[in-house]
Amino acid sequence: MRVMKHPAIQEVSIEQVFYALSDPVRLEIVQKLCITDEASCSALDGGRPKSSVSHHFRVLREAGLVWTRNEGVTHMNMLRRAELDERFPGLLDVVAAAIPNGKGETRLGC
Amino acid sequence: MRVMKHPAIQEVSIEQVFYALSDPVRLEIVQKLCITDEASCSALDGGRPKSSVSHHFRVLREAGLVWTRNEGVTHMNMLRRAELDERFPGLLDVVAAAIPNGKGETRLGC
DNA sequence: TCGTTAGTTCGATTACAATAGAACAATGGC
DNA sequence: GCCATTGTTCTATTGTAATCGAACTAACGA
Repeated sequence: MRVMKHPAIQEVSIEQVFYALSDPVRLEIVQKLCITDEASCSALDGGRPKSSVSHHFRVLREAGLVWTRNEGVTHMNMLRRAELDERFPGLLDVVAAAIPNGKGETRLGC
Repeated sequence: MRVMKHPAIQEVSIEQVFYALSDPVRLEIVQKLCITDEASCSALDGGRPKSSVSHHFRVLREAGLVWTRNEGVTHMNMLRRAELDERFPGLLDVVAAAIPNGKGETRLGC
């Protein structure tokens, strides 16, 4: 639990990112992080089992989308926004614009 | 072979689109279509078996990414660019910007 | 009408991914 | 030190998707 693997943003492929975002659970997590900026795993689990949620966070981390840091016993997650905006400009805007039923149309929301 | 199913663009979900783009073969096809505007299936098969390529085109069609029309015995494929730009603004720009080793950085390339 | 071409559909195989329970690990509080 | 909390890792199951050969279909030309 000590060290968390986070790939360098240049090592991340766009296929990987698309794949990570193609799962409804993970897309929901990312979209929530677009709004909340930072959140614990349990705050984003949507009532799902811990092991499933942990799996999805791993995929998101390995795709370079999410950064996780230890804060005591909880893990705080945030989007790697600046890096992603530089590596894949506009991508997070697309994700944010697709947030259902919220103010998704505001490009600056993410 | 007569009628081709193409979903209305509003019925397409962003998850579906991300999923379609997460496969290397399909991403390559879409990126080629970003440049060539229109092409037959065989021109984009990359030497793969016909059945595999046909499968991938079906996924792309059902995700709303590609429009296929019959032209004699061949099928011509093109991106549904205008519709996609309206439904998911910026998405095709991200895809085009990720074109390897070409002039991918030009936002207007797609 | 017969063959050719281009692509689809079918069927089987194989590989990978989602799910979730159980055991484990790390931190913090008592 | 002991226990609760939070999340990870392990393992198994299940479902879904990629691949490809083979049969099929539609359009075209000789």
